[in-house]
Amino acid sequence: MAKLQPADKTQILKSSSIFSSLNDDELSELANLATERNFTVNEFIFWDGDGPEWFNIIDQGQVKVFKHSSQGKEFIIAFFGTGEMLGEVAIFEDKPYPASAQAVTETRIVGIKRIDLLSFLARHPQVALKIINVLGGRLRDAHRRLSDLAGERVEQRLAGILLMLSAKLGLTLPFTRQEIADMAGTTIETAIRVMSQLRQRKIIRSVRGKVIILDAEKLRLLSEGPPQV
Amino acid sequence: MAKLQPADKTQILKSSSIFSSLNDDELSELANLATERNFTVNEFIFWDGDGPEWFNIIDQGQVKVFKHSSQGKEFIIAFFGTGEMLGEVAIFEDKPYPASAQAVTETRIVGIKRIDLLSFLARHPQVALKIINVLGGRLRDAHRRLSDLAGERVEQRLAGILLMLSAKLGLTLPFTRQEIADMAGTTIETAIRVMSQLRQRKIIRSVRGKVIILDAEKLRLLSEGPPQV
DNA sequence: CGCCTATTTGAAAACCGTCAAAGTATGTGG
DNA sequence: CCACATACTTTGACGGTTTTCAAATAGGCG
Repeated sequence: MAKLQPADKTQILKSSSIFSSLNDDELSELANLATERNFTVNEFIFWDGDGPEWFNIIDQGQVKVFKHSSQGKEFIIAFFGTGEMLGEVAIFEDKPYPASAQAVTETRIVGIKRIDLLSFLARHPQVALKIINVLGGRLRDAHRRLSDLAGERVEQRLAGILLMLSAKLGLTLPFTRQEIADMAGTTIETAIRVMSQLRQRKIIRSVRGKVIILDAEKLRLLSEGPPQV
Repeated sequence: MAKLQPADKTQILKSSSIFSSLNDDELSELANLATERNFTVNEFIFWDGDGPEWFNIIDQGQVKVFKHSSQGKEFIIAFFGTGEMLGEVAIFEDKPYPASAQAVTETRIVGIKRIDLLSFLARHPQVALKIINVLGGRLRDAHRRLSDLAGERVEQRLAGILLMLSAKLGLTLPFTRQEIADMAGTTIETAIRVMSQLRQRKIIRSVRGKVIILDAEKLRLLSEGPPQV
């Protein structure tokens, strides 16, 4: 992957909705603070417990953010892609990263040092408001997933996860069964059993490493109401 | 509960850490935008699905924020008390409240209209940064709880909940078994069974409507490691 | 083709939820 | 002050969902 010229960092930042309110001068000021970093497949971007250092915007690639329970079970908090911010919780609290982040594909990231970002935000409240907006959305998601995990069965949780992913990525979801299980908070075997039924009911289609949604409406019914009888 | 004078609203706002960076002039500007509202026990402050209207700071009292799963099971997202903000997710995203909020005790709240707050934040980036900070903390909590719900057993989840509450409120926790169960994502019966064992092991003490932590260290061991054998 | 990883199925057991019933504190009205 | 209503707590038994352990099948890549 070729190195980017400084001018390109401006473009990368501009393409993120967080910085869309900035003019060209402000963008290049920020770009001067930014560092490009590249990661290969499966490389870690940060580890749970690391000290906070970089605020990141993903330029290209996909990143998996996850946590391990005390039992060692992996829980996937989110996948992030182009234009999304990464590692923000640690930065704004000045505490260690609460989760790990790993590149799923070749990934190019633009990083800004904690101090530089904070000082920039203090001078650009529109950007701060945009970040508040994104954080609010992530908090909303997290609360919905909490309620789901606590109150729904695996079938309904899986349906909800597939819908959420579909809203972001379309009808073809590039995830293994293991990854989907780790997002739904279940095991791969249970996830497979449930999804096999969905396949038999023509609700999804199954390809190695992928899930293709055939009938989003039925998925929605499943995720919202109990099958009842 | 007596009505407050306008001057008092300044004091209320000042006591919240979110507005601690403001000087007296700025505080009274904000106080002029603020409306005092009072709620009696069990009164709803907002409902899941309501349109976003108020950004709230709690002056006195305690508020329960919760969501119902499709099965009707209640999940308690958080309890908030004096000085904490409430309803912020809906405000910053301009979407319906994603949960309901109910006064647990007599509660006095200072509310600021969405538009007024946003315009104030655009002129006071320090406050915006503070809010980012609080949102970051809440997101961190939510992610930890997600990972716990997905990967830990009820005993460990309960231990974790009790520790989290204890960090905020001290060793005496004013919650019923039902409320604790609703925070841990389990049923009251299971919560009671687990807590009965904790009581027999002298880790907690039991009073009607309260839980008293006797041995936080053992709780920590429980929450972090599996009992193993 | 052979290896590695992903997917699938089966059987048994653990954990937890559900249903039922009884016991115990708190407050209220007579 | 007692009797009653109400809400919270507790215990038992049962069953269902989900995890765990084990093993087999299948797809992709060198």
